[in-house]
Amino acid sequence: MQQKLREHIEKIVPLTDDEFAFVLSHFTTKSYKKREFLIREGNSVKYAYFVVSGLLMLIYNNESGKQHIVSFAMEDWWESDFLAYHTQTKATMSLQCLEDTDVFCLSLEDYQQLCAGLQKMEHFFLRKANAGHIGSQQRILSFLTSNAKERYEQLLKRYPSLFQRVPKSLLASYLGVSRETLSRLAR
Amino acid sequence: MQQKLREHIEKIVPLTDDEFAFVLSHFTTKSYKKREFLIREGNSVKYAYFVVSGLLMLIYNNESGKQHIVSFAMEDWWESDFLAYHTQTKATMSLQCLEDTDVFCLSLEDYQQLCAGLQKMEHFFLRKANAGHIGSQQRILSFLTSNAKERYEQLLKRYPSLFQRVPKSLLASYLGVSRETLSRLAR
DNA sequence: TTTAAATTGTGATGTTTGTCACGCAGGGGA
DNA sequence: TCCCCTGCGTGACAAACATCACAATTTAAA
Repeated sequence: MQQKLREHIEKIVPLTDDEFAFVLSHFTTKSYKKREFLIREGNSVKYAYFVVSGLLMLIYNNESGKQHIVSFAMEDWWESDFLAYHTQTKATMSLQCLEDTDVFCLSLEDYQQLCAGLQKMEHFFLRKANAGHIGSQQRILSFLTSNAKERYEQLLKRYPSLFQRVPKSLLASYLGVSRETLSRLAR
Repeated sequence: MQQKLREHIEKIVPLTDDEFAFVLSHFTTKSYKKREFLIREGNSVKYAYFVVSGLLMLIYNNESGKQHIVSFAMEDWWESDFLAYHTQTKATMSLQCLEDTDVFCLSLEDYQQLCAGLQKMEHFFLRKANAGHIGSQQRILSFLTSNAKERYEQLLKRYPSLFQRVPKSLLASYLGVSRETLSRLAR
């Protein structure tokens, strides 16, 4: 499990054993069962999570109780309600397991100490944040340029494993269409 | 003009005069006229831009030549085709002036030297990148949860000045609806 | 000033997508 | 074993939105 985290970080910044020990001392680990919540809307957001194994979904519920999937988080992904995390406000989204999931947990305080204590890690998080920004912008682009069918095909192409692991109704929610429409598209 | 950049950075990290001189030495400045391009699709992306005054739009043109506005960049915003910038690949988007615009230009090399040479600046960019990621995610949420009229009203509320500065047809493109639909919504 | 181009509004019509309703199949718990 | 819940497909209809066409107005250029 530690090895997974180390390899993930070392894709961007190489670490000595001592440095990795320092990094590791800022994390805790936790296991969750399918359907458990890591973050609940309205609660405070203590951690950002690194997914070692399993699958999470980040959910936004609007006033009328309709559920929208903001993102899925698979192995090697970082996830949280980052707005609430960084600003220390109440969560507006929920983070829930779609499968049994193992994560590393990083509190905001530990995140800040890690960045301050080891510039390599600040650099690592900068690279991750840039990648996250670019990825979100690509998703915005797909909403601007593509209809439901095209978005569906792009998702299928990019993350084929999701179609084995996630109910179609949730994929529909991620794509921003009704489950009925998705069902008709997939022909 | 320098003062604008300094104040912008110091909202996040305070700088000594020497530090700011170091920062400044990595930037160049440039002025563009309305309708000029800072980045053209297909060309290399030399710089990320900090907008001192004026207004830019980031545009994606799909295969059939239809123009989609990915974002507007006003005073105090950073903008570029960040994917092409960070990966040193050809631009897939264009960056064009909607008004006469003054910018600071930062090459990738200078960006990296700045981050390596002054941890405060790496921290500054990390904060900016996180904010950018969160902002994009909010925009994704608006596509998932809101119809055209609601997105229009959210934009009006958040950036009222845009409605004086930008043709409605471009706002429509940013919102992902046709200009005719936007025209009918605005009643 | 005159002329051309860009911007905006609006009607008519077609397409896409959402909503409601129903049926069917499969799997896990009592 | 039985049953209920979840997931999935599909028909009928309504709502949202795109597209095409045209006119009026404003802006910018010659």
